[in-house]
Amino acid sequence: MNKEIVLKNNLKNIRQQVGLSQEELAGLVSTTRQTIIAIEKAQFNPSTKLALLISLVLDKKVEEIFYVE
Amino acid sequence: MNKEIVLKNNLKNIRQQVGLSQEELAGLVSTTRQTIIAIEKAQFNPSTKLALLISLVLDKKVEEIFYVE
DNA sequence: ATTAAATGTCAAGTATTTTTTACATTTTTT
DNA sequence: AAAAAATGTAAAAAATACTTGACATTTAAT
Repeated sequence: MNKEIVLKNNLKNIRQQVGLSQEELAGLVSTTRQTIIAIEKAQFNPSTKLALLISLVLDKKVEEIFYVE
Repeated sequence: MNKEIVLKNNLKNIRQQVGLSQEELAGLVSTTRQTIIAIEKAQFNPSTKLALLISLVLDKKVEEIFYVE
């Protein structure tokens, strides 16, 4: 896939605004804390399913959390 | 990840409404026709980056194309 | 009816995400 | 200050996305 375009996100900010810990969020979307950390930290490109679940839990549009640059 | 929740999509319909072939869409998002076919056919869980690019090209929200059930 | 374009299938290999485990550091609570 | 909770780092294995190539079938165009 296009290597020049990088996926970024505002997950850390939004998660904290909502008042969830990484572990709580991980639990709510049935993934691990590691995966949440990887998304927040690294320029990591999670699956669409995971992005959708996160957006549902945080009550945001996918585009409000994830964007390409 | 949660195996009970499956990612589905309306890509085939939306792509045809917009009037793009699989190959054209693939080119526009810098992927291969195989990947487009896999998304349309199989219950395939593409990356968030790819989902976002597709949604940009088709001028739809990610949620209009992809959803979980 | 023939040709061309679009779609579908298969398989193998590569790249990346996700899980699991374990420990270190920082921040918050008491 | 001590304990508890939250966050960070690392690394290996497992699972899955993505690529490449080649061919079959269906649909649209001439």
